[in-house]
Amino acid sequence: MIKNLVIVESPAKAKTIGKFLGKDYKVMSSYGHIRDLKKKEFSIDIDDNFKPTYEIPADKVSLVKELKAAAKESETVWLASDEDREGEAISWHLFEVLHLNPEHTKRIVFHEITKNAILKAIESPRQIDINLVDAQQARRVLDRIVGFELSPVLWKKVKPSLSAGRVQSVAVRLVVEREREIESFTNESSYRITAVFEVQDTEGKTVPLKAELERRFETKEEAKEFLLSCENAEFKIEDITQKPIHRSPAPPFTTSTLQQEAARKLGYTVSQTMRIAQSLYESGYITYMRTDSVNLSTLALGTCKTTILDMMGEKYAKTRQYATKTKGAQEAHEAIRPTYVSNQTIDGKAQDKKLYDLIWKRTIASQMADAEIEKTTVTINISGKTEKFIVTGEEITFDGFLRVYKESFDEESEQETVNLLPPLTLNEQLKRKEIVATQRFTQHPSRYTEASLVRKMEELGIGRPSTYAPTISTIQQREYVQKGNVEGQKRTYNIMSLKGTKFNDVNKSETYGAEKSKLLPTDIGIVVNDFLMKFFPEIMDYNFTANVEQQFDEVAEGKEDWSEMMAHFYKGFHPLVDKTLHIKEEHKVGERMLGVDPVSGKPVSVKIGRYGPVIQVGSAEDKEKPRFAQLPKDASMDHITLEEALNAIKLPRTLGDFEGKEISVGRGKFGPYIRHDKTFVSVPKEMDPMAVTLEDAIKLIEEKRAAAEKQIIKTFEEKEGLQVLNGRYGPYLSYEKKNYKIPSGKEPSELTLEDCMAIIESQKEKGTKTTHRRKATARKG
DNA sequence: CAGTGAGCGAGCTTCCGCTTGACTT
Repeated sequence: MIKNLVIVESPAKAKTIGKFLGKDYKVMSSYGHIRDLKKKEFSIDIDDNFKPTYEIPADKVSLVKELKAAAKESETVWLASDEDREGEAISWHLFEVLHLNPEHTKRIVFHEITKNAILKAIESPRQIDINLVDAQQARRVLDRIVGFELSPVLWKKVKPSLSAGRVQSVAVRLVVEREREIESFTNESSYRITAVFEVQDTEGKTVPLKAELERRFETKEEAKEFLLSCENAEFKIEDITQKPIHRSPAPPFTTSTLQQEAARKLGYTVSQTMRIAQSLYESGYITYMRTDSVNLSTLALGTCKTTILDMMGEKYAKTRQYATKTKGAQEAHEAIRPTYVSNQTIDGKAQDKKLYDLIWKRTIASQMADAEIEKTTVTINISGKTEKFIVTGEEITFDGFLRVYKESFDEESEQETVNLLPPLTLNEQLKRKEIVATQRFTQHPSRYTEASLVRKMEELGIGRPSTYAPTISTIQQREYVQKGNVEGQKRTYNIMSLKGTKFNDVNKSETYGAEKSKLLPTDIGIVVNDFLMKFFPEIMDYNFTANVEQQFDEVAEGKEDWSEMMAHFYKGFHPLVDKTLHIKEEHKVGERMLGVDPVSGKPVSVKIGRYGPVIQVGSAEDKEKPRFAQLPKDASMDHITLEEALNAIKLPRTLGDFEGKEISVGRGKFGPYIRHDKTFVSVPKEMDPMAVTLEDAIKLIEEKRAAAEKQIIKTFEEKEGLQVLNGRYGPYLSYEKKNYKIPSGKEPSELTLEDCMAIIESQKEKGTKTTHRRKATARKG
C-alpha cells in the first residue's frame, strides 16, 4: 500500500519532486496527455452537443495500466499537472480514465519546482475545475473541426495530403504576406550627409570627428547644392548637451526569446534549441523549457543575488520581478533559468554548454543593475545655414548588466555612435576636412527567420511554447514554406564629396537585399494561402485566435457553456466548407494561364498538380492528352513567363540511341536527369539540360557505370537483386530495393548467400522501419 | 560513394497541445 500517489506531467519533474517529498509519496508522470480525440477519425458528434470521443493512444496504454495499478494501491491520489487549461484537462482525463475516487483525489498546483512551493501546494488542495476543463475541450474540439474540415477541402481543390489549421495556416500567411510586401516594395533614395572635422585629442594629436547632418536631402540637386555651399562656410560648436541614460537588462528567457537568441547568437534552429534545452532539463541543469513566463521563483531571485554579490559586488546586483506581457500567456511555469544559478558552467557537449551559458548569462543579467551611459550630443552650426551637424557619443560610465550579457537584434542600425568623444568646447571653431553626400535607399522589410516567425506568432497569441518548433517544422514539411537564401541584387549609388575645395561626383555599385536562411513561401504555400484567404477569411484573420481565446476564457469562468460556444462557431464555419466544396470553377485553384503555344495553338498554363507545380500545354478536354513539365528550379508560378514555360516543356527530349535504347533528358523532383532505359543519371549542375548532347549523355552514363562498378563488392548468380555494396556508411547489403546492415565481425567480401539471407531475415522488421525514417528526414532538407 | 525520376484504377492524407522516446542506417 502506498500512502500517496502524486501524478505530474513530466518524468524529470517527478524525479525532482520525489526527492522533496520523501518516502510517503510515490511520484509518477503522465507524460503529457493520456487521452485524446481518436487519431484518424473526426470523433466529434455535432448533433450531440459536440460530444467528443476520446481514446487512449497506443503508446500510452501500458503507462495508463501502470498508473491505474498505482492509484488502486494508494490512499490518496494527488493530481499535480500544470495550472493551465491543458494541465487541468490532463488531471480530469486521469480522474476519468483511472476511475479515481473523488473523496480520495486531490488537485494541487505549483508554479515552481521548489520544496517550499510543493509543500505549500499540498497544504491547499482543491477540486478539478470543470469549467477550465471545458475550456480545454472547446479548444481541442475547435482545432479538430477546423483542421479536419479544412484539410479535405484542400485535398479536393488543391492537392492531396495538404493540411490547414488555426495555427499553421496563419503562420504561412505571415510568410506569404511578407514576401508580397517585399515584392511590391519600391525603394526610395535620399542623400545622407556626413562630415569629417579635424580636432585635437587629449594628447594634442589631430583626430577625425565624424558628424551627421540632422536632415537628409531628397534629391541629388539639393544635396549637391548643399555641399557646394559649404565650401566657404564656418563650423562652430553651438551646443554640447550631456545626458545620463540608463539601459535595463532583458527579462529572463521564455521559450520564444530563447529560440530567438539561440538563433542569433549561436546559429541554432528552433528545433535544435529545443532539443538541447530538453537534454539540459532532463539532466537537471535548467528549469522547464516550454514556458511563456518571465517570472523567477523567490529562491532563484535569492541565489541570483548571492551569485552576483560573490562574483561582482553589491553595486551590480538589483533584484527585479518581471511581468509577462504576452497575449494569452498562461504562466504555468517559471522562466527558463539554471536550476542552480551558482553553477556558471556545466559538463556536457559543446552545444549544451553554449546554450547553458546563454541561459545563465541572461538570467544573471536580468537581476543586475542598469548600465549607466553618459550620452553627449554635440550640435555644430554651419554659418549662413539652418541645418546642423550632430555628433553623438555614448560613454559607458557603469557597465552594470552589460558586463555579463547583451541582447542581440535582427536589424542593425545604420547610425554610428562613437564611444568616447575627444575634448570639445562650446563655440569652438572646427576645421572641415570633408563633407560627403551618400545616396541611401530605404530597405524592404526583411524576411522571417524561423525564430522571428515564432516571435511574431507569439505576439499574435498564436501557438504555444510546446508547439512553436513543431509548427515551424510542419509548414516546411508540407512544403508551404522553404528555408533558403536570397541572392542580393546590384545597384549603383551616387556619392559626392567636398574635400578642401575639390568637388567629386562618382557612382559606385553595391549589393543589397541578400538574405541567408530565410523562410520563403513556395508556390503551393501561396496558392493554399490565397485560397484560404478567399473562402475562410475569419480563420485566417490574425485576430481569430485572440477572439476564440476570449470565448475560451468565458467558458473557463463559467459564463458560457462550451458546446453552445461551439455551436455558434460551427453555424458560421461549416456552411462555408460546404459551399467551397461545391463551387465549380472554370480553372483549378491557383491555375494561371500564360498564353498560347504558337506551334500547337494549345493553351499554356501553370497550376498545382498532384505532385506539385507543373506546366501544362493543352487541356484535359482535348482528344490529345495534355503535356506536363516540371517548373525549372528557381522559377515560380507567379512569375514564370510564356517563353520560359515553352522552353521548359521541351523536356523531356530525346537525344538519340545508345546500345539500342533511347536516351532522353528530363526534369524531375531532384533536378534535371538523363534517362537511358531504366537508369537515371543526374545532369551536373554546371551543365545546361537544354544543351546536353548525345555525347555528353553517353559520357555521363559511362561514368555512372564505372562508379557503380567500384561500389559492388559481391553479387550472387543464384539470387538476382542481392548485392554486397560499398556505401557512404561502409559496406552494406542490398536486396529487393532494401538495404541491410552487415553485422560487425563479418568480412563483407566473404559472405555466402546463406549468410546474406540470414542477415536479411534477422533485420526484416527493422528494415522497413529504417526506410520509413529516412524518408521522413529527407523531406526536411 | 546508397535510394529517387510518378500523372483516373485504391486508399490514404489532416488539426493543436501536453509529453518523451528510438536510432545510428
